[in-house]
Amino acid sequence: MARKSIGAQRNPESEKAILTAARELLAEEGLSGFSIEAVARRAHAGKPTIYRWWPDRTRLLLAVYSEFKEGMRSFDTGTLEGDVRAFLTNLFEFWRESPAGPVFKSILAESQSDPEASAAFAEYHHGRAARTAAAFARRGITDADAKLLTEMVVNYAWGQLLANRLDPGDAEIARVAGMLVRGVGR
Amino acid sequence: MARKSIGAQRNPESEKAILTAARELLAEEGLSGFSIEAVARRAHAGKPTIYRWWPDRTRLLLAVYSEFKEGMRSFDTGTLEGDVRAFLTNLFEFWRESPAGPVFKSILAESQSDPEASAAFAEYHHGRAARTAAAFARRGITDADAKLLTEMVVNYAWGQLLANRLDPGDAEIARVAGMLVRGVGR
Amino acid sequence: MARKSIGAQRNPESEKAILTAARELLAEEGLSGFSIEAVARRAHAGKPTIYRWWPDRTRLLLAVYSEFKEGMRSFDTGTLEGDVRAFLTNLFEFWRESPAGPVFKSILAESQSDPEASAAFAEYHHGRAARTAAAFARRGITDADAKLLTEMVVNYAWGQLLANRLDPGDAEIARVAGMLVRGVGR
Amino acid sequence: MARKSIGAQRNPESEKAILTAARELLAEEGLSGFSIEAVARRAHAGKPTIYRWWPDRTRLLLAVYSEFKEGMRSFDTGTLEGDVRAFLTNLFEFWRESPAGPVFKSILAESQSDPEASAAFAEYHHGRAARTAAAFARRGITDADAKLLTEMVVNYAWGQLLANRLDPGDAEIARVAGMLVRGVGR
DNA sequence: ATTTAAACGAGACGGTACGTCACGTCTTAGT
DNA sequence: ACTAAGACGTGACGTACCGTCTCGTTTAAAT
Repeated sequence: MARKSIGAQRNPESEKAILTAARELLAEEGLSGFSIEAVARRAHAGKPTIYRWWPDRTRLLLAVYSEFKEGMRSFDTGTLEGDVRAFLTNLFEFWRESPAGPVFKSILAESQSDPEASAAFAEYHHGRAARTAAAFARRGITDADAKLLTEMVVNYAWGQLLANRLDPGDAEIARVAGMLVRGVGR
Repeated sequence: MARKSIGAQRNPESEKAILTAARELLAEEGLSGFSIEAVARRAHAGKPTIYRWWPDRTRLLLAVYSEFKEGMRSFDTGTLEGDVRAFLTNLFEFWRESPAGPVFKSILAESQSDPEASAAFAEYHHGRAARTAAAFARRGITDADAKLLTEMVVNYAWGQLLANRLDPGDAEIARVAGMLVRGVGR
Repeated sequence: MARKSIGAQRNPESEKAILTAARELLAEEGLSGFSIEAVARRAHAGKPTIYRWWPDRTRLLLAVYSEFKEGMRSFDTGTLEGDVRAFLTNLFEFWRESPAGPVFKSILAESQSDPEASAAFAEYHHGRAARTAAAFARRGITDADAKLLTEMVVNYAWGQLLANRLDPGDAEIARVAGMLVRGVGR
Repeated sequence: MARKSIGAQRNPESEKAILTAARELLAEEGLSGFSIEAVARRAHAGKPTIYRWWPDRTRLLLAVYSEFKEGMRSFDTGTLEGDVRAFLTNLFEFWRESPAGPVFKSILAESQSDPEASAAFAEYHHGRAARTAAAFARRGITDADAKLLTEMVVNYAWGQLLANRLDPGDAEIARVAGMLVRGVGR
């Protein structure tokens, strides 16, 4: 039995079914199995319903990723170095143990051919980075230093993600955190 | 005028024309403008000629990518921080001013859906990183520090590439280099 | 300007444009100029639209052919010989002066490689022959004789079509009709 | 072991291998399985060897077809009706029990797109018809009647071939022969 | 006896068409 | 207004053959 309209308003069941189908497709078949047609088929949704809410394939990808947003634990270890370590540990664990890793990589790949995806991704990235930088700034470094530190930490994490090295070990993380925090001054 | 067969053997002119067309397309229009059809049109080649030698779009991409292997200048400024700055400056310039940047990004994107592309990319990346680390090690840091430094520098550069920020300015580069070198000790 | 979808239903304009383009191509360039690509180009239609409704080139050919089903005038001259003459005269004129001749020949050619085309053609042929036989039977011959007469008349006509002799002249037609009618008895 | 050149002259083994491969392909797979590539593969011949001796696919088809020229038995039953029956019986048997039927149909199909095939076919057809008419004329009918009779007989046979009804039965053949002979006078 | 000439197999070449897939847009019919 | 459904034009995918071309080999005929 098909889902029907519930009147002049967005049907949350449809949204949920679409996002679920999208997430499962990415997890099961990777980026190449992820197409609007396939999502529509699996979610028993009409293509226009998808396009109405997500302007293109990339935005749907971003939406799937955002669902994981809240999957990450926050951190407050008391020291800057501890925070950096916690951030990295959490992030790698998150990428390893949820479908978030593949999804994130897919977004990155998509961004290379789609300027809008690139912009959307940049915007999302910017927001997250700002929050991370704010967290680091609590430890008494300048905003500029916090931003730079964030950039280095995040770029390091991306590099590991893209190279499929999501389990660097605590020692490696500690070395990286130590190096960056030392570099940022004091 | 038209390229013809030179017998029962691969015609190097065709190969060259196809690789050139592929490289130019990537540089001019990015990954989304890169299709076998478009390459065939620009190279004045038949599609079967391309498929005869490169089994699919990804492999042609990898072939283009291999052509850039030795495109970067070396550096020797006398100090570690100077070397890091030179490395970054050279790399950003190389990415900005040759078709290498777009091609690299395309490979990276493609790697996310194609395991073979991923492996080829990882191998290439590993080799380049080793050479860079060796250059940094000349400045009197341990090999482990040189490797870590390289990783951070390279990941920073990749992050900028992926974010389309290939012209960070000397000041930014100096800040990054300073921070990383300070972090590495001394 | 361009034809668009009219919803989840077949667009009759597209169907018409495709059939028209197909018919014209056959008339202008013959069977060798008739390809799905060429039809799509001329009809300003997408290939998938054609394949959605006609599973292959042969079936599109058959569809064009069916359009001529009712193109022939009937006849009632009062005598059997007159009817045979009228049938042949009409048929040759129809084949000469409409695109039906080339289309019919194309179907026939296609039937030699495609069993489905062959079956469809046989069915069509059978129906037409039955109606022609019924017309002849009005002149007081047995049904068996009417069928045989029809078969001979039609095969003669096909032979002339295949041999590109569509204008045999009234005298030749009279000779053929006379011979066949005499043969059928009385 | 491959066939080699035997010097600056046509290698009859190659010619034979090519014609055999072509005939077998037509018999086994019909016109749609008949391609220069397939013939070359089966005959272990190079494509240029084929194109050297037969300018195109159609001419190779015609060459295969000519091989059957003399495959038919002659007839002399003593009566005109007997001769017509014998002609038809022989012809249907020939078409049924040799690869000639499929080959003839293929030629016919090809003739619809290739004017040269059409001309060659017409010429062959004309010659055979003349000989058949001469045989009929021995029974004391005028040349004009013999030609007309031949035309009707042959067109009937072609009709049966094209409709895949190559085994009409003796009774049907007798009816046809009787009708035509009666029509021709006497 | 050596050279020349042409046929041979092989297979690459630039093309055209095939039939399939997904894109993003559009309209319908129903809730 | 929003839904599922599905048609539309576009254009790339990877494959099959087309007819042409050149390669390197082989061998008979002409020197």
